[in-house]
Amino acid sequence: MAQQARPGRPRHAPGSGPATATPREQILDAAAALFAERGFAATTTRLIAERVGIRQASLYYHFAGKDELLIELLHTSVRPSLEAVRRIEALVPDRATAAAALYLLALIDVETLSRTPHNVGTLYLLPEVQHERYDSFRAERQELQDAYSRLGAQAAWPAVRDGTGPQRLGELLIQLTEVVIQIRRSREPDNTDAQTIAASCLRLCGCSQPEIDQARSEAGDLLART
Amino acid sequence: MAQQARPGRPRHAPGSGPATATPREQILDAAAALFAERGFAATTTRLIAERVGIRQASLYYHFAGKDELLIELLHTSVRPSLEAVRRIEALVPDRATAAAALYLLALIDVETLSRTPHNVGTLYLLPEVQHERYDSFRAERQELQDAYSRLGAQAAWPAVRDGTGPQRLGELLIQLTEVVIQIRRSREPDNTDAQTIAASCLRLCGCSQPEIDQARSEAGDLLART
DNA sequence: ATTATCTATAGATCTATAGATAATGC
DNA sequence: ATTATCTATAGATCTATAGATAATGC
Repeated sequence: MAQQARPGRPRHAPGSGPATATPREQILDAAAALFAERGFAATTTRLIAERVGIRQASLYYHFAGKDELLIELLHTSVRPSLEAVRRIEALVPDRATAAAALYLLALIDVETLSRTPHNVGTLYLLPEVQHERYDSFRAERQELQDAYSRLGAQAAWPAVRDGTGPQRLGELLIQLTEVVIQIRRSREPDNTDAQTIAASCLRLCGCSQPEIDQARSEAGDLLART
Repeated sequence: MAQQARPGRPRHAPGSGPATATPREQILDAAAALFAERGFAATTTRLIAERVGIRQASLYYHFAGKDELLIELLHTSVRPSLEAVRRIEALVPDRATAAAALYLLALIDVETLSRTPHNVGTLYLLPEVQHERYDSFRAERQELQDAYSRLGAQAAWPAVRDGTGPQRLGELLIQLTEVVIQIRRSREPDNTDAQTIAASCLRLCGCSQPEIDQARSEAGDLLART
């Protein structure tokens, strides 16, 4: 109910709850919501501060500027999927289980994107992110796309793999999983969405329904082993 | 070489060419490039004017404000695909040719997006477009997505259609074609991209390779009939 | 003493309007 | 007279810095 007894001058508008999160986290959360809703340039530091309940200038005690907020948010939005892909690829060297691995990657990726606060996955769509200032984020995302390429190329029927090409296949697969970002703009993804999207990834690779069913069940085993 | 003899005070920085486009078109083109590159809020009216070669205030002779520029650009970015879908659906009432119709729609949509100046398709990804001010554009895009739903549901194997559901299928298909927007951010789409993406749409519906090959050839016939 | 906030503000924008001006066209 | 531009500017921001202040913690 009352505020934590923490050092520092009190805020002019103290929050009602016990303020569990650190100020940094509160600021990042407010910025995420606003960036996703109105974009980067249209979100003023004043707006972020208001939502947190502090004065505009107080942001600069925690962050050097708006850019730093976006950079940090972008990284938190890919990092979980990137860690998942590393775990999965470590487990799956053989072609036999590539379909299951791709299914699992898509599943985890979609579920991660479904659960991010404020649909933070939208942030990589911001035009500002094309700027070289955000190169390191784009490199991480490229790493994820490359994993889709590799797993896709292994899981795909040869005719599909050769017709589509590994790079394009990776582009298509990551694009497919990111449909959940668009879905969240109009409705809450339910628990069938992730399954459907993961299955669609395999279908795109040319897998038949029985192969997809098998991959889904193998993906469960794989998940247990990570 | 010299400017057209047109009424009005001369520009302070007259273009070099014969200025074939109208001032409105020149402004829209500059705005499209800047909105796609830096986003809406980060693009100032001064920047647009500079690119055109006029003073910032002169924009307001042609447009009431920035909003109006974006609205007009958004409409020109869906309208061609929407017109294509109306022509295609008028031709294709029967289930037999649904796969070919879907292939053709995807093909036309991808090629349209490939050729828009300055990758204007990116504009619908701008966060600002979620605002109700742009409702009428979003309604047009929804119309296009509904067409993907209908054709997808007709073209898909029953197991896929029932497992995925027509709405989600539409979301997935339109998302898949829009991969070309992302591709254009890193490379120039070549003429195999459209074919590959259209084929991927059918694969997503569960079509086999022979069915896809047939749909491609039928799509050529359909196109001739529009 | 340290920490986290606050107030105040400089300097740099940005949008949109008002009114002047330099062409063409009748 | 009409058209398409220009110059000038009001009014409203917005970011980031400087320096003060009100807590806790030793």
